[in-house]
Amino acid sequence: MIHRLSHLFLRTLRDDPADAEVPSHKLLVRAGYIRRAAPGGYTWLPLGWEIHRKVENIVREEMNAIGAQEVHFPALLPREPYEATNRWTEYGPTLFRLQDRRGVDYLLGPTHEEMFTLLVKDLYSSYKDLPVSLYQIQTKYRDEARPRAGLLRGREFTMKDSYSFDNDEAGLAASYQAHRDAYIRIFDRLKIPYVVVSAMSGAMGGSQSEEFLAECEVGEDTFVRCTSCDYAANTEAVQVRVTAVANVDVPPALVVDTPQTPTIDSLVALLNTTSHRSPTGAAFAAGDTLKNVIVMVKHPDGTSEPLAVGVPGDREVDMKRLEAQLSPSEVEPFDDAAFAKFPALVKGYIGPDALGTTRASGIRYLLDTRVVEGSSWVTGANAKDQHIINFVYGRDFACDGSIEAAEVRAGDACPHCASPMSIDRGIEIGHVFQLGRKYAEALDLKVLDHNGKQSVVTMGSYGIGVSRAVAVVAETCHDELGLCWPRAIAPADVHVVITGKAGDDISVAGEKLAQELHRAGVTVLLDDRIGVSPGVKFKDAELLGMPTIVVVGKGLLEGVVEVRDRATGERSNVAVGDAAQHIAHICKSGS
RNA sequence: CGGGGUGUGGCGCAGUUGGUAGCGUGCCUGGUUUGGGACCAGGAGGCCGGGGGUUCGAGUCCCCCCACCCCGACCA
Repeated sequence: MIHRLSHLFLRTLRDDPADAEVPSHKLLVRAGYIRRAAPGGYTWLPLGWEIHRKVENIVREEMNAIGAQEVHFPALLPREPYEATNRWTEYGPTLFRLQDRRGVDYLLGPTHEEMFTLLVKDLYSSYKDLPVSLYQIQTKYRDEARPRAGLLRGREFTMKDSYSFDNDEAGLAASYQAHRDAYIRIFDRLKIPYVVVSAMSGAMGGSQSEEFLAECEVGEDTFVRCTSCDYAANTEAVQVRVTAVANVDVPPALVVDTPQTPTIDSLVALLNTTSHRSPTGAAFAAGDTLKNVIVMVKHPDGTSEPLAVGVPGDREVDMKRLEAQLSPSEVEPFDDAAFAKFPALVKGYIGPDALGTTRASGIRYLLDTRVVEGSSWVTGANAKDQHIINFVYGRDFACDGSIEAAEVRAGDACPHCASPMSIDRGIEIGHVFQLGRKYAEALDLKVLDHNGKQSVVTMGSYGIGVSRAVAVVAETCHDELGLCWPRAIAPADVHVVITGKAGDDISVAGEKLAQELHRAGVTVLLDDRIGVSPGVKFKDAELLGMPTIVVVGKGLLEGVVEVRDRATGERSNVAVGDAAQHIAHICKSGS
């Protein structure tokens, strides 16, 4: 294949588009790969679509290699299946809903668990038919509140979603592992630097779940990673390592006057001016205080209820972590109007004695897992300007349960080996999880087992953001000059720049070389534009980012062409006669 | 949904106390150029985001919408 720049539907831009912030967005638009068409929707131009197709095909090859079979559903789906799993409600405003001319409800598929489940139910009915894995590469729709960063978070995007169907847990584990291994091969081939992290299963339900995160500053996910073992997890899913309490005799709880101390800092400062000390005899620190935060939990059915969460005073409540565990319910701030309805709550001095379903406020009270049985705290006394010290969890107060709510920080102990962990940002490019029987039960997907009895099928669900992967490659593989596509997905192997005029020796040699490369099975992007200065052609070649750039120009006088590696910048001169073979060799060897 | 910002030829921007719109780039024509976004000359291209108001007169002032970007909230 030879793409000719003289005819290619392409316009590169000299300046970054003003509405783009992240490098991938700026460069993909500047280099003429995509154009914005709608909020969160992009048009793929010829070279961009070529990349998209190549990513799709890598995904396809690896999915086929594990025996998964490709199907294709409509994006326009009926309401009923999503009603059966309650996702019509649970998905909330993110679901694109529409009606036909008769007023019947439809949706644009955000993901297709229900449809795949029903398809298997439609055709299969025996344990002998399983296992089976099916997938599709499909346009997905999500009414994002705020699409951002170009292709990274759109309202319409391409996703490969696959689903495994097994008779039992062992089968599911094997299907899960096969997908996980396939994903590793896919992202390796795409040359994306990634980390596999433990994840929450979120609104999808299910148990075992891991995310593939591309390490990237502009990522929206935060994950922790152990500095010595291989533990890595999304911060939402971190299981905090709980340390036992030192066995200290704690004096009886004592109410102390603490005027003008609505904040943790002011409280600690004031206490340390008194004769009171913590049970260990040390001065009080923020981490000795127990902060009780009230939030409003909004359920998918529209009802809401207050919830109190107790966390160590030196840490904030991480709303994302909290919400991940209350999913699909949502968490909202507890405003003054809500406070007014609970006279038992003294703002700034809320303490455990007022919290709990059987206490004065009647508000459910959960303690962060860092608050362990037997630990002693400074906390609110439910009266203005008063706190309680030496208040021991288990001895002096109780709660309705525990929850992971406090923020996770760099340096926190790894739950596996207790070494310090680091925190980084990443972009979710893949997600594998064991759904279990949630969807099969909701939609009644059963097969006859070898005893002739009905058995509910167990499922796995696996996704890769294809369009997002294109953006992630651009994000992780560019420099100040432009993009650098890995050979596996570059729109062409070689960008041949002809610096001469139409019909001169240089132009003729360039055309000849392009043809030879084409015959050798190398894909070529040929800059055969007439009257365009060499500088412009070089800039465009660097911006567009083919892995190899070949310059046919003044070197021809010495009988050579220049071969450049886009990523490393290495240049070498090659005799014209050997050029095609030499370049073909570079392309085939994958360098 | 809250906070901040921006809307002016394809793209990037300027536009003063209100006087009927300009620069760069890109595009077209002709010519000179050809190894790092060349030069000269001549062109085409604008409902100044939309609506209402004030005014003799609005890109500019006032009000209301809308869109986009960023932060937060949200997020297979």
